Amino acid sequence: MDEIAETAGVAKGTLYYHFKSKEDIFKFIIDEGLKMMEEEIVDKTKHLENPIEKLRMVCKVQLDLVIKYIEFFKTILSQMWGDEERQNQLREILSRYFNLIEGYIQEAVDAGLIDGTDIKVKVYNFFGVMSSTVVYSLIHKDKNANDIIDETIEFIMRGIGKK
Amino acid sequence: MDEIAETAGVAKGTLYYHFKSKEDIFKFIIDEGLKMMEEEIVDKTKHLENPIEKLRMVCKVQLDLVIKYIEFFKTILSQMWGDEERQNQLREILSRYFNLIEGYIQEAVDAGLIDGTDIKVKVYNFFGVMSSTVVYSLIHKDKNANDIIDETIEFIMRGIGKK
Amino acid sequence: MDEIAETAGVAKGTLYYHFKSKEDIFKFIIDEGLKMMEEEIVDKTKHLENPIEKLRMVCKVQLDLVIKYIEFFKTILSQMWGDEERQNQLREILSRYFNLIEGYIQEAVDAGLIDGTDIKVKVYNFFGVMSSTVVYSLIHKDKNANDIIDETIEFIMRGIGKK
Amino acid sequence: MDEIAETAGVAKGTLYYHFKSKEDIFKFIIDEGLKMMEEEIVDKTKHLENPIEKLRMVCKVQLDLVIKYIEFFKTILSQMWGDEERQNQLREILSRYFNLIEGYIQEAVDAGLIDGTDIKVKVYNFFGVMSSTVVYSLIHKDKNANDIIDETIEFIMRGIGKK
DNA sequence: TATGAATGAGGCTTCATTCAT
DNA sequence: CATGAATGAAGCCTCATTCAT
Repeated sequence: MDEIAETAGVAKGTLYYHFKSKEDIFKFIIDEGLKMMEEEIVDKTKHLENPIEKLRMVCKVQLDLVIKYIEFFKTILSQMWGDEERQNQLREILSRYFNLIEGYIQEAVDAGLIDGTDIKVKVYNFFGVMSSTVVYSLIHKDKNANDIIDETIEFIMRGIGKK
Repeated sequence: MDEIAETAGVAKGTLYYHFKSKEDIFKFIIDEGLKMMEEEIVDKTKHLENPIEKLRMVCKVQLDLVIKYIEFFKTILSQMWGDEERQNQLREILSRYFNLIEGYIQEAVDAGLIDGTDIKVKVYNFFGVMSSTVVYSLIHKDKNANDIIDETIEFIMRGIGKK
Repeated sequence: MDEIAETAGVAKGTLYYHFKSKEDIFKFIIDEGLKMMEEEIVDKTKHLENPIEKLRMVCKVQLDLVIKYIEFFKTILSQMWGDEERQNQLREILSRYFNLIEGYIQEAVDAGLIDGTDIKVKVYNFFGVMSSTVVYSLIHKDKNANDIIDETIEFIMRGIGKK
Repeated sequence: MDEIAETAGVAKGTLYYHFKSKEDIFKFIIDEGLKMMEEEIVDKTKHLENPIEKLRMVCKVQLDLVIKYIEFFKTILSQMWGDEERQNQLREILSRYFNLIEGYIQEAVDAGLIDGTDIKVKVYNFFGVMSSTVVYSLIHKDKNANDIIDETIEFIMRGIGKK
């Protein structure tokens, strides 16, 4: 809280005036962050017709966001795995995001463009591959993570089962 | 440390007789755990000839291990993302594992069975998909994570670029 | 820290709000204490002209301070001898004090009133004799340490080499 | 105790076979150390007749010992000032040493060679000056403490009040 | 609305001592 | 006589939270 207060340029007590607790701040940030990401994805794909092109754009936008807001993703990825209240809430918020992605995949399935088995599993796999770019940039701090975006998009598109 | 000591059934001081610090315990567990996993992977694939079959077996064994030792993986996945010494060390240990996987992919590439571009990226993608099963079982606590293993293996095999 | 907090009548955490660490508290006290002592010495001697009289007054004031703040001196004397950071810092602070004393001796030397060899050594010897009053009062807890001040002053004045 | 055991080349438990406690070891070392020093002083002065020469030799031997066994003296000097049992015992042992020194001074007083007032105080002052060489060598780690022995001897002899 | 001093539970570590072998 | 694993009290420090102003 000291650090947050200093970064925000307010006194620590002020934080407790606006938020109930540290958890509350956490939830607010995750919520807003994910909302923005979803809007960006929707916005950048709505002009496209072809479901495959849409899916590819989803990957592209999402991976660009990961690279751009990598600290945000590190936070999410470090907090996803536990069983505390905050962590359960985080996964609930993420579920909303998973539904968004599922919609794009479903669209392509309905158009007969990709294989329709286990769509839900594909969503998780998609999320996993996307996260792997964070691992990459953490281990290869000297390299530019942008360089692996295209290859990662292809991995996802192939994996998802484009016919 | 209180918790570890109680679980281990010894006094807190005893832990410090055997380990230098909490970090030391952490490193020991990660190190040993990963070593066992690597051995299992090597052991279960050595009787196979076909690189693709080998790769598929790597996926199978690895995913079975993830489901079996899911708490271990949650720990790894929660500790991978920070910049503390312990977390840097964890990533270093993981790099050893990544090299193992890379070897299997390289073998298949050398045999002309999969596309050879950006092998290293594929390793990270592989790791990401594998991790996604942990997310799945965290969100769908009622479902059996074994059910998604086969589909996840196929996602990886397709993603990796089998010709 | 428990003891300090209780003596100060605040919670332990409060100490850490005002000081960075226990060492920090230690340094603050030594620093302030020595500063006050130096001011007292300067103040009580500034009206004197004769360098010998000044030196004798320095001895007098200093020894009175030792008796008055004997717990403070016990702390200094117990912490002077080691090689930990805190102890090195203490000696650095003490060096400032040694310079002050050296100035008074130098003045007397310049006036041709005392022998000028090895002034720096004399400063340490001065400090040593001064400290010996603490030893005395520790061993003779029944006696009044004030009784030995005059004789100790003479020991120092003779030792310093008054002509 | 770990450190002592390792330095001694025995197991920690072994120390407790030979000594009752850490305090016990401390007392043993101080006791033996001081005994040896006293023997050395007696031994090196017994061939001298002149009490002043004897006293000067006492200073010389003592200061040489201080430089030679400076770690031993640092220990004594760091432990002299408190009120724990161990520290009270240390001062009792030191008193024996003070009596030895007092004897030499008394001898010179009886011979009419030095002023006879407050002999006991002079013993403490002597001890203080002697200790100051430890301070010197702690602050001037680059310099050779032997260089200040002669000047320090003279300080003591003058201070003691040689006629 | 905002502040920042104060709090105290909880966390990691050290270390003299014990005891079964 | 010797060992070394085990102990637990005590020590320093962090940090989310509270509250009087």
